[in-house]
Amino acid sequence: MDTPDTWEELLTSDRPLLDRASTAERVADVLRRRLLEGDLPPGTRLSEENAGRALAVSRNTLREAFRLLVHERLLVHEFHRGVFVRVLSVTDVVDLYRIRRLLECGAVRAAQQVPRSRVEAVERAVEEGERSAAQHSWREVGTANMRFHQALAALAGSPRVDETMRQLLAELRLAFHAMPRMREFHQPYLARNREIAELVARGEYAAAGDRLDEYLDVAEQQLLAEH
Amino acid sequence: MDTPDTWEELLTSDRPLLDRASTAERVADVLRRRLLEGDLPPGTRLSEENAGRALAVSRNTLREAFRLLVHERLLVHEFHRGVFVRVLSVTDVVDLYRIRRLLECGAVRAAQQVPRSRVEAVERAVEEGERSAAQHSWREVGTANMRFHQALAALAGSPRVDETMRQLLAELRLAFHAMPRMREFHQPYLARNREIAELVARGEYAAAGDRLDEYLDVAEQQLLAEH
DNA sequence: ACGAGTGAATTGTTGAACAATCCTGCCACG
DNA sequence: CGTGGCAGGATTGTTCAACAATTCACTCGT
Repeated sequence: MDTPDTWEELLTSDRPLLDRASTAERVADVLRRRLLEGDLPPGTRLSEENAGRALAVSRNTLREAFRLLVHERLLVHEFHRGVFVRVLSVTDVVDLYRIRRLLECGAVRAAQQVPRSRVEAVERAVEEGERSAAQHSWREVGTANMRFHQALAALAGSPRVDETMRQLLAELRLAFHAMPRMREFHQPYLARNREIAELVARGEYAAAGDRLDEYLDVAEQQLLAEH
Repeated sequence: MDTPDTWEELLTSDRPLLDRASTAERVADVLRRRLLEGDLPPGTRLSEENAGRALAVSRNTLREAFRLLVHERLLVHEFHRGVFVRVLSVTDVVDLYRIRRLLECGAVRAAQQVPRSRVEAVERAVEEGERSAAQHSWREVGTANMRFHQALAALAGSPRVDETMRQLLAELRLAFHAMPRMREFHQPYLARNREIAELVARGEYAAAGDRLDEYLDVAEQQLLAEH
C-alpha cells in the first residue's frame, strides 16, 4: 500500500496539495506552525481583532481558522470569552500517553508483512535523531523523536491512525515547550529508539511492543515530574 | 475515576452542558442528527443557501457548522463546490475497522482493575440489544450494538478514546444506512456480544480480546460484501 | 460527436453593523 | 477589610449585503 498499484492512486494522494487554497486553512496553517514552534505559549489569548489585523484577514475567516484549530485541540474556545492556546493539564498528558500506548504498541504488535518502506522509515527516524544529537541540535532531536513514533504507528498502515497520531503528537508538543531543558529529556531515549527499531526490523514485534511499553511508561513519568 | 473524588470534578464534567449556546454548534447538532438517522443520504449536496434558509441562520454561521461536521468526517468539503454528505469508500471501511481493532481490542486486553461501573455498562448494552431484538425493533438493536462497542472501548478509561470511538461509530453509521436488511446484519452478533461481555465480567481479558478480533473480522467481511 | 465559449449559479471573502456577554474599576455598605 | 452591586468599555456572537472567484450547464460552431 506504500507503492500504489495504479498511477491514479498516486495522483489521488496528491490531491490535498492542489486545493490548498482556502484562506481559512492557510491561516490555520500559519497559526498551527506558531503554536507548534512554541511562539504562542499556552494560555495566550488570541483576540479576533488583533489576530485578524495582524494576518490581514476578516474576522469571519479568522473564526473559521480558529474552529479548525479548536477541533485539533491546539486552541480552546470559551464562549463569549475568546480562544486561548491550550494548556494541558496533568490528566490530559496521562490520557495522551494512554492512547499512545494503544495506538503505537498496538500497531507494532499487530504488525505482520509490513512493506519494507515502512520499516525503513522507522530506521531513518532513528538515524536522524542520532545525527542531530551528534550535532547537539536538541530541537531536531525532538522532532526526529516524534517522527520515530509517527513511523511506529504507521506500521498499522492506516491513514487514520497516522492522522490521529499526528494530532496527538502536536498536542504533546504543547506540553514539551513547558520543559526547560530539552537535552536531558530527549537524549536518553535515543538508545531505546535504536533498540526498538532493530527489533522491528528483525520482525520481533512482540518484544518491540514490550520495549515500547516500557519506553512510554518512563517518558510519561518524566514528563509528569515536570508538573 | 468514574466516581469523582471531589465535587469540583463532578461540576467540571457538567461544564459542557452549560455553554451549549453557540448557534453554529446547535446547527451542527441538528445536522449531525439528520446525518446519523440517515435522512440525508451520502452524496447529498448541502447548499449553503438552501440549508441556511431552511434553518434560518446566516450563511456565515452555517459555514461554521459545516466546518465542524467536516472535521468529524461526516461531511466532505470540496473547494468552490460545496459540502456533501460523505460517502465511504471500501478502503474507508477497511481503515475504520483497522482502527477499531486497535482501540477496542487494545482497551479490552490492556484492561485491569476496571471500575465495576464500566463492566456494568458493557452488560447493560448487551441486555438492551437482546431486549430490542425480542421486540423486533432492529434499529434499536443497531444502536445498542454500537453502545456495546463504545462500552468496550471505554474500558480503557480514556476520554479521548471515548471520543475517537464515538466519532468512528458515527462514520460507520453512514455505511450502515446503505445496508438494506438491518436484521440479518445485526442479529447474529447478539450471541457474540454476550459471550464477550461475560468474558470481560470474569476478567478474562485476553480471551475477550481474541473473540472481539474474530467478531470484527466477520463484521468487516460482511459489511464489505455489500459493496 | 466534440471542443470552445458564454452566462447563471454557487461558493469564498470581506466589511460593517448590532446584540449579547464578559471584564474592570468604582462606589456604597456592612 | 471584605462584599455586593453597577455602570462603562471591550470583545465576542450573529447577521446582512456586497463583490470576487470559480464551477456548472448549456449553446453553438465545426
